[in-house]
Amino acid sequence: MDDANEQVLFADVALPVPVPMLYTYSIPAEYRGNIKERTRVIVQFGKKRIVTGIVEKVHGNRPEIYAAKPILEVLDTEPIITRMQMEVMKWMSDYYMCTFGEVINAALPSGLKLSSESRIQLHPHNDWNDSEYPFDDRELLILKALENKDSLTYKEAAEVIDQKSALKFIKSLIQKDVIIIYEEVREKYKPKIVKKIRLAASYATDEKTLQSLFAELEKRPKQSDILLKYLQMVPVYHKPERNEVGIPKSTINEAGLSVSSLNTLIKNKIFEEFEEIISRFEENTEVFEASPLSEIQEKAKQEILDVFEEKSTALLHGITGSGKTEIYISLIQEALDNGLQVLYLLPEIALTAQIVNRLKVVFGDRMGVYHSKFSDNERVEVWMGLLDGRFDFIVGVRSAIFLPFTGLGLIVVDEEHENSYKQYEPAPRYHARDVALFLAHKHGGKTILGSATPSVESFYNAKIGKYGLVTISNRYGDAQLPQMVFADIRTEKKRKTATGNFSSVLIQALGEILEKKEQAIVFQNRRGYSNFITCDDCGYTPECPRCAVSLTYHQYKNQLNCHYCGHKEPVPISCPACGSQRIRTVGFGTEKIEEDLKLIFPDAKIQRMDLETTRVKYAYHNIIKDFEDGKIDILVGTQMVSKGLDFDRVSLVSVFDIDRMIHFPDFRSMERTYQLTTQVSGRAGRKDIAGKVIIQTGNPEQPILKLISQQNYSTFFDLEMREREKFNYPPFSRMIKILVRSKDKELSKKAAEFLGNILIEELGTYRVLGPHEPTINKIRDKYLMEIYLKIERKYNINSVKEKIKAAYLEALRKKDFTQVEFITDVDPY
DNA sequence: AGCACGCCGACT
DNA sequence: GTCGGCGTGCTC
Repeated sequence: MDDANEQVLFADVALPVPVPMLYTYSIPAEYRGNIKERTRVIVQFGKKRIVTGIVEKVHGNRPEIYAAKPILEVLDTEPIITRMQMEVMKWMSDYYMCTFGEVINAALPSGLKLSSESRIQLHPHNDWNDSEYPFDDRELLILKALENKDSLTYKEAAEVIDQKSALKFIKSLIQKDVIIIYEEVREKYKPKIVKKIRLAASYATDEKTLQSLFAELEKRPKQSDILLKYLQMVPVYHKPERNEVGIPKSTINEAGLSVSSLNTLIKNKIFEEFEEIISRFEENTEVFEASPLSEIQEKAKQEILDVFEEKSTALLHGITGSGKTEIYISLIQEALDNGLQVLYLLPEIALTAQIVNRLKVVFGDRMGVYHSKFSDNERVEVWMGLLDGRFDFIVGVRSAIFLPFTGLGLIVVDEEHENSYKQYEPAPRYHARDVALFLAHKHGGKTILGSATPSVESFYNAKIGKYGLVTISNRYGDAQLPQMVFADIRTEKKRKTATGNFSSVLIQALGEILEKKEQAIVFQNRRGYSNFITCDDCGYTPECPRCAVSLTYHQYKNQLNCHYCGHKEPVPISCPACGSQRIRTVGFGTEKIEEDLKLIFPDAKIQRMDLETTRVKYAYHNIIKDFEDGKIDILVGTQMVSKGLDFDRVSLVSVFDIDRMIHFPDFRSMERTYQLTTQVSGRAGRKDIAGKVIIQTGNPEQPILKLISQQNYSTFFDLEMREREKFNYPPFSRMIKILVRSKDKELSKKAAEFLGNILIEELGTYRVLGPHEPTINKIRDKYLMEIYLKIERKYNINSVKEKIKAAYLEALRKKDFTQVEFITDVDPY
């Protein structure tokens, strides 16, 4: 049966599903020779699902134990994924212990994916009326529906024939070649088209005809106005070639000229109308030169280049406001000039208009922006733009590491210590900084990690010489460091000098700011701040029905929310437990701080900035703008206010409650506290204004506070390293977190115990922490248990991963544990 | 992850 | 007698 022609018949396809292997599909004759590796295909997976997969390998080995299903559609003629990307994604699935499909799922913007929402349409070339095949009633119903409606989703097709699933008929119709799977992808990726006008070629080339044209239009003033306007915008006399480009048709309307007159001109073939595909990103033809570097910046840049002579990674440790961005710009420029691609990674929250605009001004249209808040079209456009060479510089968040780079010369990881680089849910649970290092290595490129407060891991790597360390210690423009004050809130409360949770020190300082017409930022860490409500009589506090947390009180909606699963419920009027009306709010969130401040300073303009107030598109931008414009006196906010924003008139910053941060039960809590307070403090005092930082604490004697007030990273680092070494925490070890999850609390415990015992036996007690029940032990109705593994550096981490996998298999072999999920988080944050 | 197959309780 | 609950096992 197999003849020589059938040598290439099969494709191994990676599917965006969490199954650990590739699946082999047959290549239908019509596609033979047309299916390339790393292109997308549509296949049936299981009985019902139609998914987009990536062809990983084309070969001629017919599978022996099963019949391969055919590939249904081919979406690309050329690979949309590079060979390098495949390798990086494979590395990711190994390193982060997830399936290749999960990596693909995270990598492809959904505009490049296709799911059961897929649509079908009539075959554009084969008319079903001429088909040689017979159709049954239901097939006919679908075909007729398609004649009326252009395209149908699978669901709609099922409704048409009044069945649960139409797949059987769709499949048959596809086989009969009368319908095709509608390429939703191409539909989704609609280029933006603009209608333009230009003079008809005969008028544009010749000055004389143009003169006679004016004469001709003399009696039609509206038309000659249009012509005049056009000539004003396009100097056809001097630059006839400019006529080719034309002007957008909309400019005529915008200039208050008659559109119908223009249409007449078009009808009379004096003007012609045409369409042009424009980039979704604003055209920015003006390209500015980067501002020259200061002596200090120039020196730092040279040091980075020196590091790159022998190492591939440089850690740029420059305090806030030391002008790191200019150094990046200069190095990016050089890499681009050498014909290399550049990736600039930013943490999610810092992707403000400020930095993107600054880069856009310098790099213009060659720069693509990749951000989760952007629409799918825009993300697909960046992906494709990178493949076809339209972009060679990408600014983006975490997921930008998945883009199809072909020759990366430089990666900048700005604010390298930021934990938003780590993806926690869902898999792949990757750290973009670490993937960036691997990515750069693969491309033979260089990486700059930049931060004012480097992560302990990165600084350690610099200390042991793995990275080169470059330090800038002067603040750009010689701005002064702020003065730091610790306000003892506990003593103030005892002596009754505090107003609620505001120390007299803070209130007085805020009063002075308002008087001097300066600005202040009040920072309250989001973590664990939650406002909740409680009954004064019985102490009842509403909890989430699905998670083991109290519900957060949101005044503006008069609602109780769960931060873990999104559950919402109205605020009860009386206590659900005892019926009492005496319900009050507890806790200090940004909302409460804002409200209290408004009572204390009724005339001040106070604005809150947190997840709630910035959820709407551009809200973030608007608040920042208002603050810059002086329309806000006091900005109350979460972490958001601490990142990369430079305001000239801010002279006071307050950390409202540092103790919560310090006592967060996590080995990184000191590091985080140090980083956050340093970042926040950096907002205080620029140029000529000397800043002040007020930190409210219940215990001003805590050692970490001394370190913070010294603002000396090395001292902090040395001390923190001693702590880490004592308990064998990273960077002395690698950590792997195992989360055990199931609907049954006891089952979770038993499974975790079982797994823990295997791991203890395999790795030794001192490498296994737990199993523990986490503080929040239930999320979305599933009970959690966790096990941490601490593996010293010299131990073979791959063997550990194998042992973990083996332990999972052993656990899953037990009947009781089949309903239990095991989640692995490598290098948890 | 889905989705179907399969085996046990409350209903026309 | 059936509809439907969700346990479990497979998907080329």
